[in-house]
Amino acid sequence: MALFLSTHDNKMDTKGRVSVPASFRKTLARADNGLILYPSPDKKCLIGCTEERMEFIAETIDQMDQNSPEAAVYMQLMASAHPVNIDADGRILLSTALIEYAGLSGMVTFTGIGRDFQIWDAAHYAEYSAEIKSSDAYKNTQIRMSKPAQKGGG
Amino acid sequence: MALFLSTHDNKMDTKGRVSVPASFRKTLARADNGLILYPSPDKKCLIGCTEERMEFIAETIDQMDQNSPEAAVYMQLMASAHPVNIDADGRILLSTALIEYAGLSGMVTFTGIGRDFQIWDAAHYAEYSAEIKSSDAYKNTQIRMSKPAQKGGG
DNA sequence: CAAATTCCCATGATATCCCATAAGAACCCA
DNA sequence: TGGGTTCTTATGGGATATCATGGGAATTTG
Repeated sequence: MALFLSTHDNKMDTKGRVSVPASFRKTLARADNGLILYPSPDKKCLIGCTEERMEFIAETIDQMDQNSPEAAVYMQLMASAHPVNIDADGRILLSTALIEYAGLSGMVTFTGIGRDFQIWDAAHYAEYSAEIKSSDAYKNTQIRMSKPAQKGGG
Repeated sequence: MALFLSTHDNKMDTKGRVSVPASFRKTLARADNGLILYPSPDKKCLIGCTEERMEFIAETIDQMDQNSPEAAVYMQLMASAHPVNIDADGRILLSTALIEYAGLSGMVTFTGIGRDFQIWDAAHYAEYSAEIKSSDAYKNTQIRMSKPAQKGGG
């Protein structure tokens, strides 16, 4: 499975360690094994992605005007990215900066959203997902094999 | 990791020494171990990069019209570059010229932006990054592995 | 010789590794 | 289908290694 799917609740211990769900570890192993965490720019959670993705951003920056405001935004993203080690027991250590940003305490929710996954405080996530699930947009969701409208260049 | 990522605050001592974050040292080791610092042309900070990258800029100059204003700019960059030594404890010694340019005092922020990193006075950087993080452009950042619109193609 | 810089060592804090345990999931065989 | 066995996971705690930083000795430089 090359995608991050499903939702898992794991406990963060007093040292700030949490187990990465085994299925996510398998997904990472299929890529380059490198895991990056960064604060979501618009939600109170962390985003986990592969190193590959950071390489892509670096290339994007290379092709931009280095002094432009757009470049500054991407640079900020790199600056707030934390490469994290997965230890022999499958755990990561969350820095206090990341813990504070996402308001993590005790139980933590890992939620796979395809190419990336998110890390939430469990209580926070419960609220957030309940809200979305109750929306009309969610209830009307239909999956089609043809691509939606248009996003960028593709 | 071949990229400079994440942000670290380290203390500059009375001798002008600062520890280079361990992860940045590892990135440098992956290249040729050579570290170059130069004043950012447009921001009140220093830029750190690998010697490799300077070589790349030199090649860029080679391919330009040597008498063009653009070439002069790149040449100025080379002229203001300082190769710095990393000692056995992982520290560098900042010259007074560099310290003054970036207004460094006490705590210093190293911030990885991919191929390069920046060195800021910690207080200054806090302001700068807060500004960017509060921008709409940052909050709306979306990373797609497929290239957005045009930007260069490839 | 004076000032600056490099080298060396000590120390506390933090991160990493290693092992133990318990619960759950998958497996096997009757 | 049931019951027992083995693997895998998640989690706790302790030992070890790494890192940032302070201070002093030795060395260079002008």
